[in-house]
Parts: sequence; structure tokens; C-alpha cells
Amino acid sequence: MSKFNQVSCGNCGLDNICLPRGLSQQEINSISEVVKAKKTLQRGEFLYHEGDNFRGILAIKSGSAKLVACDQHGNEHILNILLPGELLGFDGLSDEKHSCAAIALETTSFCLLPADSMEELFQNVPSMTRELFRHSGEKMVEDKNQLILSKRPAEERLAYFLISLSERLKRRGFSASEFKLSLSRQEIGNHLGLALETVSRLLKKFQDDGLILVQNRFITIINLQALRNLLQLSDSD
Amino acid sequence: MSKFNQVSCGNCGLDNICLPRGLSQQEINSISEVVKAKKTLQRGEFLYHEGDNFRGILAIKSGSAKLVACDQHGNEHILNILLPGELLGFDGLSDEKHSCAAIALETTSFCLLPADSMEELFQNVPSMTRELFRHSGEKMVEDKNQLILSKRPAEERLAYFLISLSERLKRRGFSASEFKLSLSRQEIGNHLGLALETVSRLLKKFQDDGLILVQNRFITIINLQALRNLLQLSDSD
DNA sequence: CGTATTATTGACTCCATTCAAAGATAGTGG
DNA sequence: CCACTATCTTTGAATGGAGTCAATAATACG
Repeated sequence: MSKFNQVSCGNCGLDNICLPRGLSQQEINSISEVVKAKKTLQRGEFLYHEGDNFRGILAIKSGSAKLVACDQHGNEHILNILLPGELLGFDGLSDEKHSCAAIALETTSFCLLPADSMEELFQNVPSMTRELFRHSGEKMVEDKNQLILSKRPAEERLAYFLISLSERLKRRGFSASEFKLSLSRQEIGNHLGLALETVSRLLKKFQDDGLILVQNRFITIINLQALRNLLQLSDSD
Repeated sequence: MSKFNQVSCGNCGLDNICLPRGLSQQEINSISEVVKAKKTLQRGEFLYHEGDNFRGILAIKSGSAKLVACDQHGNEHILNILLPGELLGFDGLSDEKHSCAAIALETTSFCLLPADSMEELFQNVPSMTRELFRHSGEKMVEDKNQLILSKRPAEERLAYFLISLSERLKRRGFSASEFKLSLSRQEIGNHLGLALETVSRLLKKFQDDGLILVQNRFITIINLQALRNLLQLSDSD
């Protein structure tokens, strides 16, 4: 739970996606001095729990994670899926306690920008502060897109999920057309606000329509344009 | 569109809600030096448009506003309602362009923390930076709550909307039990992802059940506890 | 190989939407 | 001040999309 190692943001490979994005070499060095790499987690292990004290902003180095919140009924809600280079932990910024849990979806490693070094960095590396706000703003825009999506029919939600996952994987150097879902139908449904049976039926429908190929959790995107059209052509409200 | 005046955060009355919250007198003075007050807008006027260049973080001084995004179908989505002391403009942080519009719901005045003075403030007033992140984190938690809510039945969504509005008004010194909605049924429905007819029917139902009194857009909360119970007692998924 | 978990598929149900029409309210100009 | 109009709201009836329940099938795991 507390084995940290020094890390160098300069030769990480995610430097164009992660926090150092757009910073000078000198600024990256300043960050590297305080950023810690944490040891690898296995599927199901927690990056942090709901209620944990805020210890800083995390960055996924490899693997993936889900951000999970519990409502007053005790139901879990998968709010976000996090891929390499993405920052998380913002849910602990407001009152020093995390309001969500972050759980590894596969073997996952991550870095930590410790909370107690943040004020110092604000003063010394203002462009990092700006960059951190930029990331935070991106998260908000994503959340807003998800909120808009939540009012759309099931088909669009699932199409958007697949397209968005494909694009994000591509930006990280993975295949955009073939990938393995690290989520069960249940989890996809939970994330999109659908019953797991609906997810199953729609994946089948997409396959029958020649848009994708489904083999268990492996997805092959056959006709990306047609998938995109599902988002564009449907009626408004 | 560009008449700014100097303003003093120290004697604003919203200092325990707005950005200066928790800062020292000296720090508040530093902020006041760069924060501008902008002249009052009428209902329907824009605080900023979608696509506008990011010019800074805004704070509602009086009145209220709605944050509106357009999807690819051209439909408008009311993402948030903003009350006095709340910050907005975060949707412009990520790429220097606003991805939403902010529109006054009534006669409304607001302040501006200009973008070009932000990096300077990061260096000079790190605790303000921390506070700004805190606000940003609060927004995210609110967005996540809204996302969770979007999966719940219509009755719960509307109950939550009323309770949350009541609580936020109370914190600002307004009555928690009697208030005027600055939104039409249409707008409430849009915000909650419901048809306007559903909003109308549910308001009637709440009234018939003795939870609230509805007179046009005036709402009186009669039985807050029963309203809260709607959120607690219903089934899970 | 057997067991537990996960996924598929069908039938039925229901909540919320849509369509439609009437009623109320607010704003405007004569 | 009242009439007129545009907008907003209420209410009813019918429809449909997605959920629930249930049973079977496939996959992963020890």
C-alpha cells in the first residue's frame, strides 16, 4: 500500500498525454522530483477507497481502472474508465476525502503527484498548475458529454462507448479496431445506465448489422463510419 | 459586453461561499486586485457563448444562470444551474474555448477572475490556487451526483432537484421552503432528462401527496422529510 | 472435470414519452 | 385597463423502449 519509487516523467512515453504535456524539459524535471511511481496492482485492487484521505493526483502509467461511486442505496456506479496517461483523484480535491473509489481493471501501475508538494509546485511551476487545470477542465467536459449521453437511447450510448474507447486507445498507440473489453456486460451496463441484457442484445444487433465483431470480450470494429452514424442520424428531442 | 469595474471581495457577503472562502485578509486583497465586476445582465443574456475564447473564471454575484451545451443534433442541454457565489467557466479551461454557453436566468451580475492574471496568482497566492482546485473538485462531485441521478426514476430526479435547490438557496440566505423557479417546466425537464409533461405531472403528484405547494413557478416545500424519503426508500438496481 | 461466473435469448411488464387538445399566464399595444 | 396574442402548463390516451424475470448456454477458473 505504500511502496513508492522515484520515476522520471521525461522518459515515460506518456509525456504527450499525461501531466507533463506541453511543459519544458526543465519543468518536467521539477515535476519528476516530486512525482512517485507506485507499485503495480492486480485486477480488483484499489488505487484508493471511498473515504480515503486525499493524498494527491494519480496518473495511470499502464493498465486501466474504473472510478466507482456508491449512492445512498448502496448501489455502485461506474463513473469513468481510466486509461494510461489519464489523471484521477480529483474527487478528493474538494474536502480532502475521496468521494469515489478507483479500482484496477487489470494489472495496472500508476504514479502519484503528492498533495503535500502541490502548493510548492503551484509557486515554482505555474505552467504545470495551468496544465493541471487543463486536465481538470477536460474531465469536466467528458463528464458533461456523459451527462448529455445519458439522455440518449441505449443504442447511441453503447455506440458512443465503443467509439470513444477506440479513439482513446488509438491515441495511446493501441489498435483502434481490435481491443479487449476489460469490463463485463454488467459493468458496461452499469456505466451506461443500461441493463446487462440490453448491452448483450445491442452488441448482438451491432454484429448482425455488420458494424462490429463480438467474440466474448474481444471487439473488432468493422464499420466505424456506420457506428458513428448511429450518433448523428437519430432524432432530436 | 466589456464594461468592467473594480470590486472588493472583502465586503461582498459571498466571501464564505465564493472563491475567497477560507483565505486570509491579505490573500483576499491580492485577489480583489485582479477580480473585476461586470455589469448586470438581463434574463436571456449570455455570460459567454459556446466557442468564445476563455477569458477567465466567473463568479455569480447575484441572480442565477444556466450552463447550456449543444449536442451534435443541435439539441440544447441544461447542464447546471448556477447560484450566487458559484464559479463557472471551467468548460473553457481545457482548450481555451468554451464548450458551453452560460445564460442569465434572471437579472444577474457576476465577477471575472481574468485568465491572464491566473498564472501570476498561482505563484503569489498558492492557497487561492488550492481553493480554485477545491471549487473545481466540487463541481466534479456535483456532476458525478447528477450522473448517478440520471439513472434513477423520474420521481427521484425531481425530488432531488427541489431538495438540492432548496438547500443551496438556504446556504445563501434565501428561504429554503419558499422559492420561485427561474426555469420553465420545459427547462426543468431538459435539465433532468424528462419530458415537460412528466415534470408537470410529478409536481402535481407531489402537491397531491402533501409534499409541496405549487403556484405557477412558486414552490412551497411542505414536507421536506417526505420529499427526502423519496430518495432513500426506493429500490436499488 | 466440475463448479461458479458471465453471457445470451425470449416473454412479459411498466415507466415515461409522445401526441393531442384544452386551459392558464404573462406580456403588449390600443 | 382591457383585449389579444404568444407562451407556458395541465391533463388524457396511446405507444414504445428498455427493464425485469427466467431459463439456457458458454466461458473461465480451480
